[in-house]
Amino acid sequence: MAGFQKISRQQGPRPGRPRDPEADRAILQATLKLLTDQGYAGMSVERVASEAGVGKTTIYRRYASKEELAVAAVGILRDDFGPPPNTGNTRTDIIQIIVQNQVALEHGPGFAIIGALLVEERRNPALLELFRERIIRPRKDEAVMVLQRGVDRGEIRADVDLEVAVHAMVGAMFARHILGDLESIKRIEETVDIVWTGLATKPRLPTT
Amino acid sequence: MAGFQKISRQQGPRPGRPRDPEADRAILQATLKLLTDQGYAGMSVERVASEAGVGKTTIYRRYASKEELAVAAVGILRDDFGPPPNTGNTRTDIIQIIVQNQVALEHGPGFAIIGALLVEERRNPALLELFRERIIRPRKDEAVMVLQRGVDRGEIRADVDLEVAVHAMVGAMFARHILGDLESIKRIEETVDIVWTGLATKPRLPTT
Amino acid sequence: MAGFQKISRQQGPRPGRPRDPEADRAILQATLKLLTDQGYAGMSVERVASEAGVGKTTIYRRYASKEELAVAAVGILRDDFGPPPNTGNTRTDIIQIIVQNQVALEHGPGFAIIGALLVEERRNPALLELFRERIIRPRKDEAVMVLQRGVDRGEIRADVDLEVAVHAMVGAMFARHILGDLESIKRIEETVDIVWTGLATKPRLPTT
Amino acid sequence: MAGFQKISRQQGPRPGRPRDPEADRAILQATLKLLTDQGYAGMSVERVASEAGVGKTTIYRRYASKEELAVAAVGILRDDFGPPPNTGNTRTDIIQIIVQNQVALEHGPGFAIIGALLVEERRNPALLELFRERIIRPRKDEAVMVLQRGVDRGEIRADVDLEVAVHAMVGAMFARHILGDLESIKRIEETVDIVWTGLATKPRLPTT
DNA sequence: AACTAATCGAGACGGTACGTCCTGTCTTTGA
DNA sequence: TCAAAGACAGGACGTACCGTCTCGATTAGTT
Repeated sequence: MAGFQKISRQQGPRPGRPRDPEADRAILQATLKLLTDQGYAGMSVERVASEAGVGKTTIYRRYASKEELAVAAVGILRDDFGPPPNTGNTRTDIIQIIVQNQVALEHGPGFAIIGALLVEERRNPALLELFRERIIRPRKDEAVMVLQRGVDRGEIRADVDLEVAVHAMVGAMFARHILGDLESIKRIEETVDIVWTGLATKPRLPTT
Repeated sequence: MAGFQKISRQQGPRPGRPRDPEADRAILQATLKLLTDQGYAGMSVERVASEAGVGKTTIYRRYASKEELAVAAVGILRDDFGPPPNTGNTRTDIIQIIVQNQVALEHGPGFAIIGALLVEERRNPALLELFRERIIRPRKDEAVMVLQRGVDRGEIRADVDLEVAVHAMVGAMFARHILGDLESIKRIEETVDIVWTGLATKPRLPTT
Repeated sequence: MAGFQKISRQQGPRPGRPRDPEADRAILQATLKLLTDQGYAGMSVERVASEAGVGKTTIYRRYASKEELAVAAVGILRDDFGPPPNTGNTRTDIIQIIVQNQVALEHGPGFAIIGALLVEERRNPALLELFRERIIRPRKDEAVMVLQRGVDRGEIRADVDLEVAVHAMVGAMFARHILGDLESIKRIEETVDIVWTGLATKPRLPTT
Repeated sequence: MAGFQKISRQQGPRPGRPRDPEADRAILQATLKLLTDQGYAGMSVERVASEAGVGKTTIYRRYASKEELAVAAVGILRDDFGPPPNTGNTRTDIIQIIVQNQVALEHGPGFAIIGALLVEERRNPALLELFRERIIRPRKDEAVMVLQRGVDRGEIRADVDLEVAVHAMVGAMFARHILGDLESIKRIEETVDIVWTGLATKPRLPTT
């Protein structure tokens, strides 16, 4: 999985002509464009090559398959995100994170990529795993961390599984997409509020 | 969308040779088998035809595309479900529904199909819509109905959006699959309990 | 080697759509054109397909490889030849045959094809053998037959190996091509005359 | 055509690192091996490089193309030949030459190379010409020279074109290879005898 | 000893073609 | 009219070479 070697620490320059970083960039860019415009099924390695002004070899030298290429392309989206929000208000923070992710997913090839990975899951589970590691899990960790701050501040009970809470809040967004139900900031807030009640140390007031 | 005409309403026997119902069966069966064994990407209409001992034409006369075929195949799974549970205990009922769906999804081609539909979403949104209508929405409606019974019994507040509650509970399951996080009955119960607190008319007792 | 099935004797019409004879024709024609214009190395199956207005599959359904396609294409040249000459004069007949072959080889892809087959000989000897059977051997047999008539007429000795005589006469033509030596009718006649002396029943007069 | 500069006439040692003669050797050796084992089509510059433990650059610095490399590799075979035979008997000498060539061609990549050059003839005629100059023509000249000695001795008529005679004798060998007809010393002798009759000053005795 | 220049192995590059596979359509014969 | 068989156009896949290029490291002669 050459495309993903992270920090090749302390490994003197390998022999041979180094890879062209410009090609790296052009490939991922073209992939992302096609992915966004045409969806995963409509994107082809051949088109990516031609659009990026690059030989097919140059792509396959970096990524072993179309799937892997797509994953890598989505991977670069991550960097657009700033640091996790920290307004001092846990509820505000968690809403902001979810909205952020929702926006990224909805505008962009996010769902299409996830779809492709689910399709390939049986044949090539490593790809989905890779995507999790690189893209999804870091986000989840952010969300959990924000909730953890809530625990530290005494806003959130210490005896609940924060992961499960994140599953519910983030999953609601997935569910709405798959169900075709309307998504909106309001609904995200409603979702958070419902879950929040289950997390909060102070019971909400009984309905009058 | 030939595969889905359920009730050919009152249309005297059409001329010509009638369709072979055995073929219908064999096609869906073979599709389901390949879908389950190889995943969506590994299933091909050609293989289905040969496995079912049927001409490709016979498939395409019934389903307009590979996607539609897959959707129809998944559709037959639905019938395995009995009527929605009604134990008198809303919490028990909703847990049972979610577990039921979780099991069906995890041991079948469910996620692979959903993936394929997400992949195709941009080019062919009708398919995802079809799947929603036929498979997903009925289940959601069941869940909402169960919660509505809770409202009627006074267990659940009347001012919350029950759909949002369902999103959170069902979505958590999706989220765990996509995140690769462990799924279990225990976690499903935890999820329901957290959400339940947000729905219940009686506040939970403050932590001692 | 589907392209070469000869007489499928008495085999009731096979099921399924029959092969398009127009495609057969267009493929071989396009192949021959590219072969002649660009040589064997410059011809590509992809170009043949596009030039013939045909899918690549349609070609590969008939011929297992580029080589086989080329052989088949050259095969259709054979039909341009009329019956072997029979002027009553054996020497005239044999000259005519050789000239005929020389012309066909020199203005067509003949040498390029033979070259390709020699190149492939070690990996795929069947192809060269196929070419021999279909194209070369029939011609040799014609030449031998003409000489045999000479034997019958008493012009040619009965104790010489006529095949060897044909090798020498035809081979001289090959040799000149490979050596890059000038070829001409005059040289063909000289070749035949030299060999002829070795074949003739009547010794040539000693040089004065 | 760097590979063939024989005499770098009087050009004081060029600056820079001199070429490694060991590389020269290893390249041609590996080429010859692959050529013999796999045929021309099965040989690739990449494999030669790796087999010779040499960079591709090092090959392309010496030879401009795969074809040229192959030609050069075959060229080194030539040196295995001793001086042309001179037994005093012209017929014996010429047979020996032809047998020698036949053996060299049949065991070795000779025909495959000739094939490759015929394939490339239209696009790159210079290569075939190079091969003629370097490999084929010298041999033909040897054969003609041997026959010329026969003329000088009065064994062979002075009014025949000796080249044509060589074409016939050598060509018969080519013809047998291409036709797939059995080759043997006996047949070579028969060939020479037939041609010899056409060349000889003394007519052969009429058949009894 | 520093400089210049060509060589070396390694391997990336754009490009082209290969042969395979699949999709969705079309065209046969037979029921 | 439907069925089974299978041919059809089209297009993408991933592989293999070709001939070129760019690296850092040698290895000479020249200053």
